[in-house]
Amino acid sequence: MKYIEKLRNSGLRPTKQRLQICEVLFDRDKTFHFTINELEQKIKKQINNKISLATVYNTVHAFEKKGYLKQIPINSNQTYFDTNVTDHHHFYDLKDEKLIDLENSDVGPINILKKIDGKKIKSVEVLVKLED
Amino acid sequence: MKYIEKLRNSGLRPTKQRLQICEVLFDRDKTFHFTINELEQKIKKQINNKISLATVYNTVHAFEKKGYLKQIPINSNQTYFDTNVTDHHHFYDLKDEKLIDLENSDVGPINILKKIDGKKIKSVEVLVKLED
DNA sequence: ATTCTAGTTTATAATGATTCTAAAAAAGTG
DNA sequence: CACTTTTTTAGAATCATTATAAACTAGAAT
Ligand SMILES: [Mn+2]
Ligand SMILES: [Mn+2]
Ligand SMILES: [Zn+2]
Ligand SMILES: [Zn+2]
Repeated sequence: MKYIEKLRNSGLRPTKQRLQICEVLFDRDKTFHFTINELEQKIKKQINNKISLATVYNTVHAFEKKGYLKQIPINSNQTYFDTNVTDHHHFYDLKDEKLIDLENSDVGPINILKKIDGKKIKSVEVLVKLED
Repeated sequence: MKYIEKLRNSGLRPTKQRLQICEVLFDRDKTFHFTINELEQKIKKQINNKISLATVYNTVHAFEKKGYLKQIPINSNQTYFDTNVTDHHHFYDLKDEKLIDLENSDVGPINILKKIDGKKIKSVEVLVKLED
């Protein structure tokens, strides 16, 4: 299995549950955005094995901490995650409540002119809200 | 009272509670960012009158709908609001969990090159995360 | 293989921000 | 005042997320 090494290298034991979640998250052509509930549904459909909700939460947070997922800053009643961990931005369709990737080339360079003493920039993210 | 007209013009009855919340929110030199709980505390300190939490929620949402407040897209367990309703951006200090305004002039023009059929851009917001 | 230990999974409970409910109070109108 | 509509309120309900603590498992040691 190709994810065993990845997990071991991160100090995470390659358990059956984690490997199955890896498959659901990373064995695909395109990256995607998801909430925990959407992921739970996807797991149910794709895997012949029940994974408890607590484990889904634990795993997503562990993967986020290791940099395999990122959280998208958005106001929603549920937290959105992204399997695309490159620097990029988002459209947020207010009606459909769906996220769409905006690559850096779709936005152009963003230069932050203001500086805050003793702090450094960790990330710069653009959220473009869409309406009809 | 200077907020009576403002409320009437929005189709909101100028109740004692709403006027008091207006004072707390808008009778100041600088705009600010807040969560509902922070606002509740501020109200307690500033006003000699209890306002129920439900009313604080109702009022904040009513003001948001009327464009007197805006919600800041950020991942936190509590929703952040802003009394600065002009187009602007934010630093988010991850350690202090505090927001700092970034004026448009601090960021420069942002040109979104990608278009989505049938959708138009409602807002473009930049979130710059800060670490030590 | 057997034992040991730290790490993991799990069902379930707890938490807490937000929303809902429905009755009482207040605002606006004539 | 009498009447209607809106608003406030305490408390309950909701629901995403986190905590708990017991059972299980992976990896390592014996
Ligand atoms: Mn989280
Ligand atoms: Mn809201
Ligand atoms: Zn994305
Ligand atoms: Zn602001």
